Amino acid sequence: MSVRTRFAPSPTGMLHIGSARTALFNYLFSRHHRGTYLLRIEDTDRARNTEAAIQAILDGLEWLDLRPDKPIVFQSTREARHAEVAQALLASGRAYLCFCTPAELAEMREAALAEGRPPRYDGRWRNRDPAEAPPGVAPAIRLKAPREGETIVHDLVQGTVRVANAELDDMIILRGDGTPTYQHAVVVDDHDMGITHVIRGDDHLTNAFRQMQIYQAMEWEPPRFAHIPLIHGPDGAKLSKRHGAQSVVEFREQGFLPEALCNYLLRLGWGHGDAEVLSREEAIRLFDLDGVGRAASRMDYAKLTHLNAVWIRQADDGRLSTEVAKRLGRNGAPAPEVLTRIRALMPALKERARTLNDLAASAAFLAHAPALPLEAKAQALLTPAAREMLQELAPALAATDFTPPALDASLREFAALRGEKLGTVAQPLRAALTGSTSSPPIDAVLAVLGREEVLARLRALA
RNA sequence: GUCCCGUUCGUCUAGAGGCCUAGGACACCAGCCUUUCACGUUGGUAACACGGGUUCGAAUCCCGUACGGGACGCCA
Repeated sequence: MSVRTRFAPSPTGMLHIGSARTALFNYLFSRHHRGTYLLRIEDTDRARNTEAAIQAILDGLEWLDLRPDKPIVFQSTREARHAEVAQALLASGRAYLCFCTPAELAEMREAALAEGRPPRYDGRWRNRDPAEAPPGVAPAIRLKAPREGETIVHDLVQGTVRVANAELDDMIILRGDGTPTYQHAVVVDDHDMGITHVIRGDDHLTNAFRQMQIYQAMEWEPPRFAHIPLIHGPDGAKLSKRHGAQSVVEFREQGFLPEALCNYLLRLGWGHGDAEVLSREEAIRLFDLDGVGRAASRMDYAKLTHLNAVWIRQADDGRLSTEVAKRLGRNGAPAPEVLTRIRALMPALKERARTLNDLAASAAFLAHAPALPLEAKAQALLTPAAREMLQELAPALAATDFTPPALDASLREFAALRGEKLGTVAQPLRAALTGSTSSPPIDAVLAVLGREEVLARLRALA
């Protein structure tokens, strides 16, 4: 049977970084085995689901290039089927009606906790005649779970995990209002969709036991499970706002490339020898569940940033220029000649950037009119003497061919004539032209700016 | 509280009983390169949680302890 995986987020917020990794693993696993990767939106909790959240998930997956192979399945559209299966279980005696009220259940839970017992349903309606039902209570359907023995999950990541059935209670599969609970809907959908491998966060590990019981009650063959460890913040605690970005759109806004994020997420909790920088193709070729670790891993923004720099250096110059223009163009699109300059200097610019935002900042000087803002360090470099020197340099530059080699030669000659080191000339010049003390090589900057612009900027300084 | 899972440099990991004097990557430190900043490059600091077994031999297998995480809803 060919592999079929699914990513099944509930649309209650943004696409979280942990969810993104789950999607990635599902995608990679299915691709590696030449299978199919599906998306199911678990939107059965109407009160919490929003259209915006669904869109956010879709946008995030789109950006990460993790689009499903087939149309999206919305769980909410399958409620009739969920109810049908629950009724079948009821009819076959594998489930029963429970007339407990929410208040009654809450009481049961509190009492158990107070006595130090685990909070579980006591099975009071398991063998009770529905004829004894109190009036006005819409019954829920509970699975008649086995009381003895144990339930075993052969997890592809966690290994064989077993739990005594006495630890599990009779879970509700269909609510009093006829809607399915999560555990039930997941099982029915995964079965109907022909899912062969359920890859998800290990916060679902204990759910696997409950779900296994439903598979057994329906006599369905369960899928293989793979519970991957969670991602924690740098301090080992659950990832939260104070740790920084957690939704994929935030990473996008901070100037990360999707391939860098995917690369980082892949290496978080998975390893293959010394492989660090992996393209999508390589990831598909190498990825398998046996390389997934069992321990939670911590988010390391520094390493993500490093990987982003690596991917920026490898990225297409045209694409990067477009991203930079987008960022520089917040107050109107950059002029055509500015775009040309950005594109021309991109090979040198991308060598120095760690994020697209860095890249845009480092290209900003290309867009400014002659009088550009000076950083403090640049300001300090432009002493009266330096300014004077630049005015003397101007005629020399004016007479130079504006190609990097010629400019380089010209600068060296100018410096030599004055008995100065090249840096003594280049640094003030850089400050004057870029407003900064760091930039691509000065000859490249000069060539890209062009004679006219260079002279204009030097004049503006006089 | 109960059940389940985990623990190799600060972080991500390699490691399937001898290849381990524990490897790589990020970060950090020092040097080189250099017109700046980066890139690159050379070197360095840094880990098998602890305690018992098993074995000729254990980071690797077993048990316990500690610490961390997860799950215990008519949420998903």
